[in-house]
Order: sequence, then C-alpha cells, then structure tokens
Amino acid sequence: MPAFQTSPGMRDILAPESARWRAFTAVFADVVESAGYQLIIPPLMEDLGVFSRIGEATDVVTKEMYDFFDKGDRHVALRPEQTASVCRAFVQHRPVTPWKAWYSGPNFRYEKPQRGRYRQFDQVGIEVLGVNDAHLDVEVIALGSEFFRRLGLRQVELRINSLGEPADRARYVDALRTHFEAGGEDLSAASRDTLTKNPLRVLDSKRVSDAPYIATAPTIDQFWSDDAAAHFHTVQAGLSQLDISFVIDMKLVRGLDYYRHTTFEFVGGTLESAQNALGGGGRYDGLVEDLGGPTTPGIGFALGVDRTLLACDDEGVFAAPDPSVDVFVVDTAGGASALAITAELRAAGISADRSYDNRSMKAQMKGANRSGAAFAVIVGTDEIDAGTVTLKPLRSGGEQSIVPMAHLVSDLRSRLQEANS
RNA sequence: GUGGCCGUAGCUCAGCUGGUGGUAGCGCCAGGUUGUGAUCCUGGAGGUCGGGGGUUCAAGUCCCCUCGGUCACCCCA
Repeated sequence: MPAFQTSPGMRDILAPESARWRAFTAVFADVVESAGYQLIIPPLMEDLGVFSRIGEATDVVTKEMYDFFDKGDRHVALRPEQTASVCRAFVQHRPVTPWKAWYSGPNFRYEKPQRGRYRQFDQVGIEVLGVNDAHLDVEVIALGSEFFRRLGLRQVELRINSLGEPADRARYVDALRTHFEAGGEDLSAASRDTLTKNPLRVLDSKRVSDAPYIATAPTIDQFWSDDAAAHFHTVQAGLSQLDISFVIDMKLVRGLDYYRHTTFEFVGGTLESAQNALGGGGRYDGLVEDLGGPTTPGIGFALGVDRTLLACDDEGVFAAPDPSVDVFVVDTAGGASALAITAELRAAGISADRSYDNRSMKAQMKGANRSGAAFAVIVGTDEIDAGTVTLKPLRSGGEQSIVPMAHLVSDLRSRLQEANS
C-alpha cells in the first residue's frame, strides 16, 4: 500500500477514461455552442455567502460545504455547484441579456462517497439569465436531451414539473405542512425534522413509513396560478413540438431551494441505483436578486459527468476514443534517427511515438504494436547508409517496403488516408 | 452522519473446520528468432495477504480497533 493515496471521494482519472472525459466535454461544448452559449470559467472558491443562498435548509449548504478561513480571514468555500457562481458573475459583470453561459468543471461536497457520488465531482451545465420566455425553458431542456442523444444514450427519461410562482409555492408548502403534520408520529423522525425546514423535500423521502402520506399528499397543480399553469403548458407544448418525450412528475421537487416554475430531471434508464439522477435543473427566478443584483429570471441545468458516463457504460455507448498514434518509429542504431523522424512526422501532422533506452528491436516492435500505430517506421544502420527507412504495416496486411527518407512524409500521408477510408 | 458486505501480485481472483502465499488468468520483462510486433513455446521479476493490536504452539483465515472501497438510508449530480 503506497504511503499516500487520494483522499476519500477524490480520484485520479487516468487514460483511457480521461480521454473519454475530454471527449464528453467536447460533445457538450459542441451541442451548447451551436445554440449560442459561451464558456464561463468561474473560480473553484468563492465567498461562503455566494453558496449559502442555495438553500438554508439543504445539506449541501449546512453540512457538506468545504469551507474555511483564508489567510486574510475571509470565510470562503469550495463551490458545491456552479449555478450560484454564474449568478454571482452576472451580478459582478452585468453582461447584456440574454446571457447564455456554459461550464464544465469540478465541484466539492463533503459526503460519504459511493458509486456515482464523489466528494470532488464534475458537472457540465448551462445557465441563461434575463429571459422569462417559456420557449427558453424548452430550449434548455432540449439541449440536455440533444446532448444525451449525441452521446448515444437512448434510455434517459425526462421528468418535468412546475413549482409555480413563489406565492404558489408558498401556499403549496403550507398545505403540505398541514398534510404531513396530520400524520403525527407515524411520519419518520427524519421526515418530521425535514418538515420543519422544508416540507417540499419530504416528498423525496424513500422511507417506507412515509410512503402512504406522500401518496395522499396534495399535488402542486392545485396551487398553480393562471400564469404559472400557462407557462408550464407552453413548456409541454414546446417539448411535444420538438418530439421530446417527457413524464410529468408532480413530486419532482429538486434539492435546492431556489427553483421556481419549471423544474426537470434526467434519469438514467438502466441505472438501478440511488444515484440514477444524471442531472437536472430548472428556473430560479430570484437567485440573482438574492446575490445583490437586479430582478433577473434565470434557468439552467447541470449534469453529473460520472453518472452520465455510468449510464453510457450501461447502455454500451460512448466508448473512450482510440488513443493510437499513426506511426511508431523503431530505431536500432541508437535513437538519434528516431529523434529526428518523430519530430519531422509530428511537425507534418502525423502523430508518432517511439521507444527509448535503446531497447532490442523485438522490444521496440512490441512497443509499436502496443501503441496501436498503423505503421512502424524502422531505421537501422542499413537504412541510414542508404538514406531510406523500412515502412511496415502493423494492422492491415501487406508487405513492408523500403522508402527513401525524403518521401516518408508524403508516403505516410497517402497510406494513412488509404487506411482510414 | 447511521447500518450491511468487502479488502490476497499492476489488474481480475483461488486459498476448505486456523497448519509453509497460488504451476491461476491477464499484464510486464527476457529468451526461442544476435533486424520484426500481434499468434505460439520457455523462463523470470513482482506480495509488509489494507494498517495496528489481541487470542493461539501456529492467523490471509478467529476477535477488537482503524483506514479504504461498495451497497442501502440520508443527500443529490
């Protein structure tokens, strides 16, 4: 056992998984940039107050924050999510609206780790500030769906709900409180505790003793204002217009306190685990205001990279990209030729690797095979004297041939093109 | 934070009611082929059995603690 290993809930992402992560982000960027979203890179650390607006009653804020005092005695925290940072950035820089931002990067929550749940975990996401239009809700949800489609996922379920306007939500919360309080001691102790802080989240309880009360709880639709109902109706109509299937889940509450109106969640179809929520989001009209900015509507979503990749594993899609180089240079004459040839090939846009330490030809050929290269370029004293190299196909059949050093790049270019067609 | 299960080579694992760590598979290195990989054959390296303590003549095996993983609750991505 090594003296040091990663802290709990933290891990190294090594190849080939790391390449898959990079490809994952690239696909996401491609999808959202095609809709006018631009990258924002907020800091990993912010004033604690930025995050406490997420929800005074949430574990994310009350128990799981990595917070500390810096050397200037500022109370700061590693971000547990990025929506609050994006809103803080909006207030700080006041970009013109609609402001469409996307992000990708790690967040930190001090939780007990589990599959699909880490203390440092990556999310990708988008946020739009300054637009109330229900069509934007549709666009945001549609981009999430499109991303899953581009990854190859076919079994992701979209669940949507509306929490109504703040006043609707408040009246609903009162009704829920009354309903659950009637349950008295039959309700689990944990839920009774949750009830005092945020009755909405009792709906999320998985404790069996709570199930009967949750089943008979009033539903949010009875409390929607006309405007809220119309907004939600427009969202549903828009999704249908785009052929995006969804289910309405009146108990979909979402964890963070800032959500209003449309909320949604993407759930993996194959993940039989408690961590099957791949991501989610919603409207959060009010968050910018809480952070000291003007009244500004907002909407966005965040997707967990780990969980989405687990779903990809389950569906057998989005494999790690092939890390192979094009060419592997084998040099039995000391390595100086390999140095020159790899440099020349790389400069010409042909990826090339080699071995080191002047190993035996057999060992170098093994390295060539392992590298996945389509061709081995072999140089020894014979080739050096003749100004040639030996070119050996490794993956297709075919005989090796001797080519003049001067023709190597052009020769390889055409043969690689041939091999890829 | 609470509870269940698990921890043996780089990886995947065998190891019975305690009795000398496995010719195990994959991977790695070398040789067979002194200039040819992937296939085949042969050989080799690589372990404080997660860590600490205890019981015992004897502990990978039993007990306690601890660290880590995993699953469920919780929370959430």
